[in-house]
Amino acid sequence: MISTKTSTSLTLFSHNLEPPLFLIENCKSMDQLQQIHCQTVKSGLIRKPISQNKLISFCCTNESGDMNHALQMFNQISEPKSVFLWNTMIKGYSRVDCPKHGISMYLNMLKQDVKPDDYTFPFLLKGFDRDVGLSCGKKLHGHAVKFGFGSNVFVQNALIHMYSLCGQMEMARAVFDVSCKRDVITWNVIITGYNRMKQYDETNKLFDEMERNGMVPTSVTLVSLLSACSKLKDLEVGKRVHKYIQKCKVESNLTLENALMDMYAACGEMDVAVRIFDRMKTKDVISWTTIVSGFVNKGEIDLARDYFDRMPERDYVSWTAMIDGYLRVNCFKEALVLFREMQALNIRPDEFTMVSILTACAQLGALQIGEWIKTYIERNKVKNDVFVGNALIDMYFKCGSIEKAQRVFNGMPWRDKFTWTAMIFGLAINGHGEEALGMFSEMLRASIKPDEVTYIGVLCACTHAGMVDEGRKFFASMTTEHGVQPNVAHYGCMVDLLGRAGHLQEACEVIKNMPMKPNSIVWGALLGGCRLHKDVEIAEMAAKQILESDPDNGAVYVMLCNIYASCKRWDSLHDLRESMMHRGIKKTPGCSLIEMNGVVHEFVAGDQSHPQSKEIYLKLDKVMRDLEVAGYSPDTSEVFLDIGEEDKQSTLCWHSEKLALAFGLICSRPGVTIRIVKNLRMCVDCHRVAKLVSKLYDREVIVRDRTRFHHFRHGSCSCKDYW
DNA sequence: TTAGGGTTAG
Repeated sequence: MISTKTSTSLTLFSHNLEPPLFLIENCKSMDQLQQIHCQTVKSGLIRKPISQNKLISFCCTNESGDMNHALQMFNQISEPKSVFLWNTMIKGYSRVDCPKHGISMYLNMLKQDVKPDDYTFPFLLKGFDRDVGLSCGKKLHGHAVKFGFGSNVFVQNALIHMYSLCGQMEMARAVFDVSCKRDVITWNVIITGYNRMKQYDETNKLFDEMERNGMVPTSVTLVSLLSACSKLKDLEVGKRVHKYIQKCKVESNLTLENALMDMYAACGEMDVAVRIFDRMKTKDVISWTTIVSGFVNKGEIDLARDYFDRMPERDYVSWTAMIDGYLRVNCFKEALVLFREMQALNIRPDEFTMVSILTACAQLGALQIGEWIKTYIERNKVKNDVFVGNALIDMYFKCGSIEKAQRVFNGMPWRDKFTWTAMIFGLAINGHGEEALGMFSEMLRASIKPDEVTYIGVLCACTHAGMVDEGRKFFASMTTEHGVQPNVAHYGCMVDLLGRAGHLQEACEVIKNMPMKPNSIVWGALLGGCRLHKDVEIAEMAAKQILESDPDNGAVYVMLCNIYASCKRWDSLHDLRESMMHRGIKKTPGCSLIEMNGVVHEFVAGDQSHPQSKEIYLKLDKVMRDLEVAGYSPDTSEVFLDIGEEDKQSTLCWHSEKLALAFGLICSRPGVTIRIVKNLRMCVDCHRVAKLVSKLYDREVIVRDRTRFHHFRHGSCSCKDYW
């Protein structure tokens, strides 16, 4: 019989807990917990295991819990501790992402002769990844079996999860295959494992198998499946999942709606995605970001920005998605502006953001900002993974900083084929062809399989170093030795290689025999060879081929004009100029970028818009006079305007790279390297001027033009005047 | 006396 008194206390203090312990049920913070702790000490309740459990559980599982406090209380318990208490501590360490502490707890527990139970292993294995160590995971797997929990479904699920987090899908699958008491979570765990490893086909296969086994999927299964459809852009299966949800076989929730929307967005079906978005009762930051990145993927930057601006809250993923959007449409300066805004709002960027910003820096040649990002990553302990490493290498090379790129490469603990390809390509365009090929050999020795992009780098290295024989050999061996079929870009490289080296007939043969239709890049490469070797006939043929499919291609007209001018074919030049005027074809304006104190300055030919314009022109005038004293005379061979010699010379003076160069000389201290990025090929006169500047003012000048780098030092250029 | 596993956006 329960007395009246007892039943009153039951209503007052639910669960029959004594007053201080009851308070824990509603405890909100560590401050409150400590007060309750004091009361239990005063009242002597602390000696009861239930009090110890309640207090420690709060510290281990509550959002505001504190593991240090938990450990303090745990250590104060002198009598033998229950497995429950040990499990709670292990769980707490998993919650705060310290699985290593959890392992030490477990080892101490064994030392004190406490046996693990079926709860111990799931808590222990949670959050295990490659960093914690696969070998440790395997040992714990052994323990679980030894203690008799090898066929417990919770333990098995935890093991599958652990192996998949360690990237060991074969091990995960082995556990899955022998599991006899699979439940839907088992299926979900293995499916998400394959998703994590980007093996989306397996995801689909497993889903079919799951249905055949009569297992009813949960919303989590469908989210994973939709995620796979999104990555595979498999609209068909995606729509099937949508129908399945609509038939109410599964109750929808926010995550599922987000995943569905993402699937449609990834498949380019933004109408459907937006319709779902508009009908959603509650939206979170992921819903909004999904729409933003959906428009980003379609290149609809204005719509993406519109949604981005309307977001009620944004996190680092949203900002990165928008920054990425600007990269997609080649608006690199806008990407940097957005990054600065993000910084001003104190939103912490992650490694994805860093890769995006480094890409923008690479494109703009913004070395100072790039360096700043590198320091930021180091200081703020941003995850420095292989993607960040690759982006840093690319940024350094595209800024002409070879040694620093090599230093990043040497310091990388893990390299993938993109790392090697970035090295090969970077060394090649910076004029270190032989080192690039050395890298390629090293890559093969490291058993990394080259792909088609790697071979573009290899052929490019041969081209820039004028290594024709090697190029021919690599081109032949890419199929025979590594099974990489040459595509049109590889043929373009070969034509470029042969053309530059003056083997124009052989280049024509290559084009004649290629298995696919040559595109404008292939013909353009031939045209470039003709410019270098002054071959008017082949040039006219190549130009004709490009203009047939692209009659308004200004670059082709300009190139042909250059060739006529350098061959002194004035009549042909005159006719071509007429035809250009008639068709309204204009030369792409030359544009040069130079970064100064973290700001990217842009100059076009004849630019007077810069705030320091007056000073720049005065400086340029002074430089040209200095150079003349040193023996410079303008090279007007590439100026094809129908004007007098003097006017031709002043036209040359306004070239954007000269303006950038003058600006660089004004704004940087003596001895500092000047780096310029130019959108077109550097002209012969600017090349001559840069060489002399490097000698006369003892300055290293690095110019990246449309296809390669020019490192000017002591009066000569790394391209050996061959570009 | 109490506890367990799986999911979405760049």
